[in-house]
Amino acid sequence: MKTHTIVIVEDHILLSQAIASLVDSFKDFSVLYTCKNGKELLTKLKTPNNIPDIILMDVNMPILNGIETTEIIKNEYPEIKVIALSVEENDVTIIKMLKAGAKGYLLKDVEKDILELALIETIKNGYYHTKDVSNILINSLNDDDSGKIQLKDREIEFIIHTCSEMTYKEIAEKMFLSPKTIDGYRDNLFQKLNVKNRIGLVLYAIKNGIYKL
Amino acid sequence: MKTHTIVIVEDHILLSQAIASLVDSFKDFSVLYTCKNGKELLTKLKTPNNIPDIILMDVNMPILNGIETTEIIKNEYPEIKVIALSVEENDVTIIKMLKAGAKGYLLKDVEKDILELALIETIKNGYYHTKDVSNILINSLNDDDSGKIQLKDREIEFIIHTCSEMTYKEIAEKMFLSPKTIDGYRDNLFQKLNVKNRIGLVLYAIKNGIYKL
DNA sequence: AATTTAATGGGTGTTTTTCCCCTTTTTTGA
DNA sequence: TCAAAAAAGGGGAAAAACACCCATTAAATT
Repeated sequence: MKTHTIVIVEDHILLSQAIASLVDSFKDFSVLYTCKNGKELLTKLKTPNNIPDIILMDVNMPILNGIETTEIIKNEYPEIKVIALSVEENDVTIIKMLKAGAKGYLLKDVEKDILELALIETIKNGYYHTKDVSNILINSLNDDDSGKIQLKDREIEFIIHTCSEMTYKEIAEKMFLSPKTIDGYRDNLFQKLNVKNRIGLVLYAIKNGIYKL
Repeated sequence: MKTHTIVIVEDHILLSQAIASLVDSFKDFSVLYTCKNGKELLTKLKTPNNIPDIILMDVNMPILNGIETTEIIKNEYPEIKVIALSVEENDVTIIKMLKAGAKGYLLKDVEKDILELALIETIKNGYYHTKDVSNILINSLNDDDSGKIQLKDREIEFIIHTCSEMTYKEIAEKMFLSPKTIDGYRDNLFQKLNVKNRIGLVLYAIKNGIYKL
């Protein structure tokens, strides 16, 4: 049986190397190389013979994150299968990643045997999902506010400023809008996101990666 | 040369196993066993022949976190050397961990060679520190609000409620205190933590693990 | 061309938050 | 045990946040 090649994209070097060591210990898989972020990966892929069978991709990375990178891979290298690897159990993130074209989504607290199984199944069937992730997906489909909340750029900008300990007056100045418009943004978002006050906005923003700590 | 034994304490199983695979590939080290949290570790340590030379300890874990666990290890098994392993670059966390008795603090984005070096040096000298962490420590010593911020239980309770989208009136009722006392808590904390408003409290709480999303 | 929808902003009021200065009670430590 | 410090509570006022109303304009739909 031939050996399949894996590329690992993960910004924490130690984890990257640790997972590489693990993958290399699997019977039919070997690590081709590792990258620290999406940008580095795209550069490497341009070189011939650098195309792996599977990419293990972290979701949260600087420079070019897993979602954006996967999107690009799907379009430019559709034959490569991407498996997301993340601590994020967040519904929205998982859905985004799968929409972007990931063939699987592994939470970082799975066993190594599951990782090996995921690699094997992905080679064989083209995809693999754990029960955990499947359940999250099913729940989120029944859930009102999972996929469909779509914030506008201007609203996101407003939220980020709110998270930065600014008053609405200050935000209005920064965004070149009347305080009254900001009032409207706030009222709107409170309703749309179902929160009670600014704190709720901040929590939402952090949970959904809109505002980074 | 004899082989030194390592125990890994890390809640994300895959990472735990991946790091184990890495450590086992080092010349003079082998993994004795792995644990998912501090509680599990303390149970295992009670069995004879389960005492490792070094414990690689994650800082953020459920049940019994790295700081508390390290504190206990220091008192009960002072001969075991604990090296903290974390993504947290947060000054306060690092200082807490070192105060608790950790002999080293590795950020999760170090190279595997550094991990091996840290293990070797810790066996040889009893401690190891990367330049990164040393710099953070030096900076934090010159910094006013690094190590000395010590929140009282009641203050932490107040902050958690603030993070829960409650008004101060509601918090006062919940904590059986006068709204005016809550006023005092707030004023105090704003000054102590150097924030401008409730949002600042929320950010501080999330950054420092006081409030979990 | 007519209608809807989205973005902007105004008016007016209530509630909450924030700030500053103060007293009383309880706890702590020397 | 006595003084100091910390915790709890208070008054009053200004600022900010929140709620709900509605008007205008521009853009998108139909």
